[in-house]
Amino acid sequence: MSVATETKVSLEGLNLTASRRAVLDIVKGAKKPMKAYDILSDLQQVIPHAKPPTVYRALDYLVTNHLLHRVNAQNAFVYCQHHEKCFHDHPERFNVIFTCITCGAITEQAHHVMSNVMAEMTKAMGFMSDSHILECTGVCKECS
Amino acid sequence: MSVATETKVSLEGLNLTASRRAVLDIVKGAKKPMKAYDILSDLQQVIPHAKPPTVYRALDYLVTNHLLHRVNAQNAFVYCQHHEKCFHDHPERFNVIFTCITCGAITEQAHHVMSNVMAEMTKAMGFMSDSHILECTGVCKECS
DNA sequence: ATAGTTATTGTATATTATATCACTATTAAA
DNA sequence: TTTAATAGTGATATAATATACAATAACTAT
Ligand SMILES: [Zn+2]
Ligand SMILES: [Zn+2]
Ligand SMILES: [Zn+2]
Ligand SMILES: [Zn+2]
Repeated sequence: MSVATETKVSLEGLNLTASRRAVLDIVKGAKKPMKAYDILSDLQQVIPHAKPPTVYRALDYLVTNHLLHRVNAQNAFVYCQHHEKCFHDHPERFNVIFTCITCGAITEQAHHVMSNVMAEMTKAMGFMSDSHILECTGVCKECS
Repeated sequence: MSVATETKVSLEGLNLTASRRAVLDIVKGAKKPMKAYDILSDLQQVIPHAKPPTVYRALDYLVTNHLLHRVNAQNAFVYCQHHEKCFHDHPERFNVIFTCITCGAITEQAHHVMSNVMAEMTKAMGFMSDSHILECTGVCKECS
């Protein structure tokens, strides 16, 4: 069940302008989290007049629409590794993004129990969550 | 064994210099997450020649020694609401920081089940966690 | 067509964080 | 005592990240 091959569902109902599409392709094509100004450099190969706001506006749109995740711990952006599952099958699911502080590798894990635990906590607090991404830094298997 | 468990957290053994102590007091005394340059403004009331590196150095030290948490989603810092409990009673415990996007209120919750779930996940992945703080944004009870 | 609205773009600037180097204090050998 | 290593500080400059605000374009409803 490769996510990468199933692009049709992800793109339904989205207004992917040229800038947004280009930024999405850049981040999706990268194998590491991409920083805004790295994206800008790549984007300027395609859209020479692109400026920082061009990138940030596209990123805002793509994150809001769940095609990308922002990795706060790194000020970076990654393509959602399971966009359909996260938001179609289990809207309340929590994802956890693991970042290796040694090699920078990113792994996105969706976890049912975690989702339930977070649902319990937020319910008990009366807190309406709008962010389903939790971040964990450490050292990955390969680097330890 | 995670990195955090190897870290002794107590006020003993800390080298709280004037700058570090002042920054700690500023963040501890604030009722909201404090940003670096807000801290700088306050710090300059006490140490007029303080500059950005003064603040960032103190923050690095205080975060490393678990007296403060960095809230990545806001580029801000909060006093650890229970640093002894976090690292003495339950070294593997995961804390969750909830941030209200409306009023900015911060709540730090430690949760045993969450801790176990994360321990399972990281064990399965062979991932050595060094950050036990997960962030969740949304709207708090009062604001909803 | 035209006024009102929303969406997008352009320019400039604001905010956040680090690099560097010189200096001081403290401690640990030599 | 001298020397060397470690840790912290002060000051300047600049890098890296992000947004404010004004202008224009596109779209909608009379
Ligand atoms: Zn995802
Ligand atoms: Zn790694
Ligand atoms: Zn804490
Ligand atoms: Zn609130």
